This record gives sequence, structure tokens and C-alpha cells, in this order.
Amino acid sequence: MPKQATTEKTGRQRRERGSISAEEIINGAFEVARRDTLDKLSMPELAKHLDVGVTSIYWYFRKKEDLLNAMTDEAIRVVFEQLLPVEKSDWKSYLRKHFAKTREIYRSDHVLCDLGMVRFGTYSKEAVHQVFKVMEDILEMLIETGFTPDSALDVYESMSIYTRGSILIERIQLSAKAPTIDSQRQGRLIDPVDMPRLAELIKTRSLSMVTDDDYEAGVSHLMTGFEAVLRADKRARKAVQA
Amino acid sequence: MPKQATTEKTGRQRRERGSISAEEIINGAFEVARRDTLDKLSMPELAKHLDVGVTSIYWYFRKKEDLLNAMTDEAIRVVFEQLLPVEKSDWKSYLRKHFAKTREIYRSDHVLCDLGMVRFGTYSKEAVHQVFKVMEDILEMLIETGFTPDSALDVYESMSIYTRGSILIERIQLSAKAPTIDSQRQGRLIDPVDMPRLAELIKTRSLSMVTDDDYEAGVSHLMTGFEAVLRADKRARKAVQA
DNA sequence: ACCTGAACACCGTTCAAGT
DNA sequence: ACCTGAACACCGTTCAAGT
Repeated sequence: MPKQATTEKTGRQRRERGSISAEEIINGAFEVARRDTLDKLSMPELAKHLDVGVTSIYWYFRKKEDLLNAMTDEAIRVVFEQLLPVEKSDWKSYLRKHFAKTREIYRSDHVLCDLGMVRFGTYSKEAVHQVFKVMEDILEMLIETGFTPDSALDVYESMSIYTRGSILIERIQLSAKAPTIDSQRQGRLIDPVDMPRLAELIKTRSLSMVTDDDYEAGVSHLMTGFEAVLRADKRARKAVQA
Repeated sequence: MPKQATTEKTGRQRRERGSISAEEIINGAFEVARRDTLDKLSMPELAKHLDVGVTSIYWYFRKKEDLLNAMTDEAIRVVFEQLLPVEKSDWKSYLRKHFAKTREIYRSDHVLCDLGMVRFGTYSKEAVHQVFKVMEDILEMLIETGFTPDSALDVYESMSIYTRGSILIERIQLSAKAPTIDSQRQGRLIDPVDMPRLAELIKTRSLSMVTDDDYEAGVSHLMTGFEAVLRADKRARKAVQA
């Protein structure tokens, strides 16, 4: 048998120099993660998918963590690409739209969510910069509307915490292996005698807290609060001017 | 050498029948998790801590997941034990206190947080029941105050999503190995020319969104919204009565 | 009935070597 | 400069066996 550049174990041709790239690895990693979950993305699995030796990946990413960081950067890029530029016309409808869009993007892609939401504690300099840039634009818009800078930041943070909370809570519920506490199971846990209010409410609503209506209800409460603050800020400014 | 009931590998005495218990294992698991992180709790590590063969644990918990579920049940028990009973005096101050307390409990213990917050998708029947019981009491209180049942649920859910969001966001930031985007790092990323508003705000505030003040600001916005809904609900009721 | 080590499949990572 | 398998330490879990 003639000597070939195939390994006995894998039966695979040895790849040429330069036949792999960081970009290719990242793309492959997204594919593997999307097939299942980011949690189940492993280096051996990724290597198999890319038809590469496991250790070859380590030439481009010295640790799995480095690869995940690169994926996170890419995820943030994809997310911000889809976000709409700030409109200065109607602050309320823009705020609603901006955060609803954020929620929509992360809801539609669990890998994006696990990277951009769950791993945001490890954002790179570039990723943080993108976040800050959008934040700055929104703050500027709110301040022009009449909010004080401090109030504007409070408004942004409230919407951000609430929206991210909603996204994370839904993600956690969906990632649970066991069937989520759906209406069926909820119903069986609620004794109408012990819990008459919940028993009544569950006839028409879910208690999952992650429907569009649930999200919107909280946003409406916040908006009422924002409006009150705006009125107070404008009043205070007039008092100073007078 | 006389034959002893010690194994050659571990040099450890073989444990007597009944010398381990599920409770002991759970307690040990909490100890190991608290030394580091829940993520790093492993069966071999736990066995070593308990001075038991690894496989012995599997007699009491057939999978690691089962052990984690038992730990979650215990965590929920501990959390709800600390929560105050519902006061019917002042709905606003009670709501604030209840959710602030929840936040305080989870903030003070990352293991409790990783179990009770991050794993709430896998709550047992008993755990869900405890959650629902408190929810029922709060709903009843709100309805007695004058909220419609639907409004009361909206109020509860808004506070729950916002508070859990705040808790999860802080947990994610703290669990990041890399130093969190602290004021120092934030400052270097914010060019005063590009981002004048943020540059100004960062002089007096952090952008982490997880301080007590940040949390309270959002709660205040929500409260304003709740008050408006309560007025509307009372008005509608009067209109029907007339 | 309860406790045990050996063994297996899988993982992340290092190393020394190929080309 | 880039790609590779062998090897290591660690993990969750099963199994067949001890007491």
C-alpha cells in the first residue's frame, strides 16, 4: 500500500496549510451550536463538523473561552446591525420599538441570546463600544425631549433591565429540559379553594410572564412613570428659568 | 498484614451501611458549591468532600440533575422562609419591600441565585406551589386595594420581571471571570467627543445598572404606572356602579 | 439495602512532532 | 507557519461486585 497523507485513525486527508481560518471556525461553531445548544458545543464536535483535527482549532483559539468570546463579538455585531437608528420624532414610540426589537431579535435565536445576553459580562471592548454608542444616541434624544441627563439614564436603564429580564426569563424557561410549567401543569397545581384569584386568572391567561402582552403591560407601566418624570423635569427647568 | 476494610486506592475506611443520607449529600453539595461556584460542583469533588466513594452518591441521586433539583427545592425553601408575610396596610410599600427583600436574598448568596433564579425553569411541584401561594396573597391584597384581577396580575408580573432581571444581570456580571466593565474600564471606552452625555454621566454614576439606586429608580417608574392603573380601575368600577 | 472501584464515553488542553 | 495524534486530567454515569 502506497504511503498516503491520510491518518489511520480518522481516515481523513491531512488538511493543507491555510485551509482553515478563524472565520470558518466561528461560522462552524455557530452551525454546531444552532443544531442544538451553545452549552453542547464542544471542541471535538466542532472539529468533526469542520473536518479538522481537534487540536488544529487551538492554533486559532488558544482556549474555548477565546472562541466563545469571538462568537459573542459576532453575535453583538449581528444584533446591532438589525437595530433601527434613533428617531427623534416620538420618544415614546421609539423607546418601545427599540426595546421590542431587541427582545424580538434575541427571542428568535437562542444562540444569539446565550452569547449576547447570558455572556454580556465578558463583552469585548468593541462590543461594549457598540452598546454605549446606541445608549448615547438614545440618551441624547431623551435629553433633547426634556429629560435631565440623570432622568434619561434612569429611563434607559429601567427599559434595559426590564427587557433583558423578560428575555432571560423566557430563555431560562425554554432551556429547561423538563416541560415548562405550562397552563396544563399550572392548572393542576392551583387549587381553586386555596388560590381562588390564580384559579380565576389562569382561565384566560398564562402565568409564564413571557407573552407579548405580559411584556407590553410592564412597558406601559414604565412609560407612565417616564411621562411623570418628564413633566417634573420640564417644570423644574421652567422654575429655574423664571 | 491483616485484612482490613480499607481500600488500597483511597486508603479510606469503607463506610457503614446507612452512614450517608440524601440530606447529608445535599448539605455537602451546598458547601462545595459555596466554596466556589455551582458550575464547578462535580460529583467526584463532592464525594471527596463527603469522604465517600463517588458512586455512592448515585444510590441517592440517580443523576447529577436529580441532586441539583433537590438543591433547588432546598434553596426555594430557604428563600421563602425569609420572605415577609403579606401586609395589607400599604400596598405600595409592601410591594417595594417584598421585591427588595427578594433581591437582597439572592444578591447575598450566589448559590441560592444559581439555583432559585437560573434554574427556575426546573422547579418542582412543591417549589412552584410556594411561588404561587405568595403570588395569590399578593394578588388578593392588590385586588382588595382596588385593582382588577387582570391589573393586579400585570402589576405583580412587572415587578417580578424587573426584579428578576436586575438580579440576573448582576449575577451575570459578577460571574464573568474577566473584571467586569467597571467605572475605570468604562471611562476609557467613552470618548467625550463621541459620547458627551455618557462622559458626563459617568462622572457621578456607574453604568452597571445594578446598584440599589438603579434598581429603585425603575421601581419608582413602575409604581407611578401602577398608581395610574389603580385610579383608572377605581374610576371604571364607580362608572359601572352608577 | 447500601457502599464500592473499575471501566467507559466524553470533554478541554498540552505537547511533541509532523509537513 | 500551520496541522496533527497521543496523552493527560477531569467529568458524568453504568456495572458488576462486595458486605
